[in-house]
Amino acid sequence: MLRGSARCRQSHDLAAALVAQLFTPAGTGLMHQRMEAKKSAKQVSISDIAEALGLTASTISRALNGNPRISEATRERVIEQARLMNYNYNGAAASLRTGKSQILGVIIPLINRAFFASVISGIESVANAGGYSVMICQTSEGYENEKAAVAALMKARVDGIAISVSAETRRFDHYASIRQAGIPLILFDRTFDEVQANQIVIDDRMGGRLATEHLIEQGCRRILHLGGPQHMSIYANRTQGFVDALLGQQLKLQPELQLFTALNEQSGSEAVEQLLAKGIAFDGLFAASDYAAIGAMRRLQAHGLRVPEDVAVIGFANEPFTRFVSPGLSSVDQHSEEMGKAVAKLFLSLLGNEQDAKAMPQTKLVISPSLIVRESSLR
Amino acid sequence: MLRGSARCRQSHDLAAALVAQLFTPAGTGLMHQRMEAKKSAKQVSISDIAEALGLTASTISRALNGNPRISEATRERVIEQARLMNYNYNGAAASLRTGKSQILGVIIPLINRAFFASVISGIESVANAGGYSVMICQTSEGYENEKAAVAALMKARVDGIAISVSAETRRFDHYASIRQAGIPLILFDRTFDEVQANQIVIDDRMGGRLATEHLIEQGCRRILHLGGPQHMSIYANRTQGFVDALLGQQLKLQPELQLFTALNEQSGSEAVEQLLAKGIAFDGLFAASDYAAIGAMRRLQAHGLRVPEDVAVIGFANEPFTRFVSPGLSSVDQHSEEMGKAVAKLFLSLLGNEQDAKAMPQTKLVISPSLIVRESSLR
DNA sequence: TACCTTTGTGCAATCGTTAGCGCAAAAAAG
DNA sequence: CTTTTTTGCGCTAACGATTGCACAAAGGTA
Repeated sequence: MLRGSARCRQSHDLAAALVAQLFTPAGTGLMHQRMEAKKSAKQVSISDIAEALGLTASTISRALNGNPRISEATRERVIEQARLMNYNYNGAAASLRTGKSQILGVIIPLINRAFFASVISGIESVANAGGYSVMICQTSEGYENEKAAVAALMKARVDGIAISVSAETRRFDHYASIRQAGIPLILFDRTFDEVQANQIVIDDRMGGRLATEHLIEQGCRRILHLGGPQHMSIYANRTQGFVDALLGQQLKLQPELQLFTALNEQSGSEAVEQLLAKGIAFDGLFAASDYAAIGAMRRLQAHGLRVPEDVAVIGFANEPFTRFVSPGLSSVDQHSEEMGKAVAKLFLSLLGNEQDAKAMPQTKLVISPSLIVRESSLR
Repeated sequence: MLRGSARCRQSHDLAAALVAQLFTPAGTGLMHQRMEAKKSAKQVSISDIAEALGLTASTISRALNGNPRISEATRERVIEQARLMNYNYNGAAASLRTGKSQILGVIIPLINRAFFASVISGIESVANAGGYSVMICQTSEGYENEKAAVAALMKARVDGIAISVSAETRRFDHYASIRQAGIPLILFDRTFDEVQANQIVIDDRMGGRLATEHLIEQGCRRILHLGGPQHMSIYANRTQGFVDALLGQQLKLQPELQLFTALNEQSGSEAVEQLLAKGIAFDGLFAASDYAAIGAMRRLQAHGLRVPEDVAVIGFANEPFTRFVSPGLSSVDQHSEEMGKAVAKLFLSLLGNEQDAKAMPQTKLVISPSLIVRESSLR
């Protein structure tokens, strides 16, 4: 924590990666004027504006909030004075008074994953347009972190909370305080039906089916499925879609061709290695994650197998890298940005008609995924 | 939006549409209980706890905050009662009273870019550990959005603001309110020396030099440089590093081998096309962005040129996809997660000793990048 | 016994904004 | 020229937590 040294020479943390320099102020303009306040820079309040204008705080408040009972002349004077005095609205005070913070809380496993980053991007854009700010917490897939995140958001008095459940989370009593406070709760992507909350998900089952049917159309008859932890509905559903497709095409389900792993690059690679070692053949591969798919594909190629000629491969999530690899990796797009927008829109509508919100039944919004065919599965 | 095929129904309708993962954890009971409050679920306050215990609010406050003047016996009673009543700390009230919100504000161009997502991840992890929450605003590279973002964070009364400047931003008076409020301001990655603020950047010039020197070592003598908008210091510095390396190795600077573009995939591709059409030859390529590099590399390959044999290619940023493409794309890693952690640590130290903060000189922390050599440049 | 410390808690003001109610002055209606 | 309505603004009491100051009770010292 940059302890002690004003020169920031703390080599024990970032080691040689950090070089400390002294910043030499240069340039011109507003940013360089000396601050006049000698003590703590106190922010101006509406009372300060009121005093300057010979009015009262309530008038200032109403003027700034567009209350029609304030004359246009007064409103303009107020707005001008506020600008002059560099007034900043104090959200904390308003939040205390009104009980609304104009903040949405979002809890995600990892911000550092393309899918979640896109969802947040979508949430943020719509929320901002609606006058809301967004507070982010990441759980790193940990249950305790998720509990802490809920607490942090409750403390900030957010007006709504969206959660994509951490992989580690199996019980949900930490959501109780959210409901108890009467705050809208939306689960997205990683949801659980046992939690009484609005849900926004993609149709993972459909995605699994589309991907598998596509492989079958390409002539695959022995398709390997790399699935994820089955306690998570997204992975269970993708697997179910795989099963649907096989059965729908009168193909037999081969137990040895279904593997459930952590779905990262390494596990995809290892799964392929394992099967090849056992002499189990397959001519298609559907992985419930692009990372597992790329790991598998690279290992297949390392064994001299051609993709897609010998094995057609398709992943899931349409990660950015899928279009850059060669052969281009087919995948299933989750419309992540759209999902984020849908989350924020649902919030706005829930917050818009609060009276109905209680009466309104829990909503489940299902977004259809899209099949993205690239070279890895096209033959 | 939601691509037409999205459907919205209530959960019971969808029971058939989705696989019901029947999961019966211990905690489900709580979530399903009916809310007792008929009107608005009012949150319990410390006064409520005080009343229940026959104490006063000040005692509750002190007990919960670990004030040593409260007896252990009382403190335990208070904590237990708070748990019983499902008390939630009201950050807004405390913020109003103390002037501190325990929130850090972060403004970035695009959350949806691996680099920024990683930085945020780093900020978030360190900030959380220090008891701070993080509020995110993205500007989408827009100046007006950046102004709005600053206003939103000021309104939320964040305790500090970190900004990576939008590409569109050329003037900085919207930062004045931050300084005026006495809030720590940190610029990271995309900084401008005209702004009087702490800075955390990587040594882009060194990165450019390392990349170029590596190409020279590999035998390249005519190196094409795809640079970015030169008004942004990060791109100007990478270009400067390129120049440094050439001059350092007694190579001549060829004006026709320096192109400045938007640095996306398409512009990389077009740049290569343009040069090949003009018959300008080159045996190495340093792009200031991985996206431009991959676009260029694919176009080279489309023309039958081999990478790295005919043209050695290196990018910048070490985007996740660089290790998945083939040939693996060499790049320059920016230690994005570390940068985020450094930002948060600097905040914590600035907020820790507030009295010094004013006296403390602005600091500039420079993180050294690392050269990541993969197949695209190794021959 | 009288006085001085601790120790543990209460009192009351305060932060900035909001909103119900009140009340003049101006405008409209009679 | 009254009476009613409208318009425009002020007064005041919250919202929930914090904190300097006061103070009683318990214990210690002279």
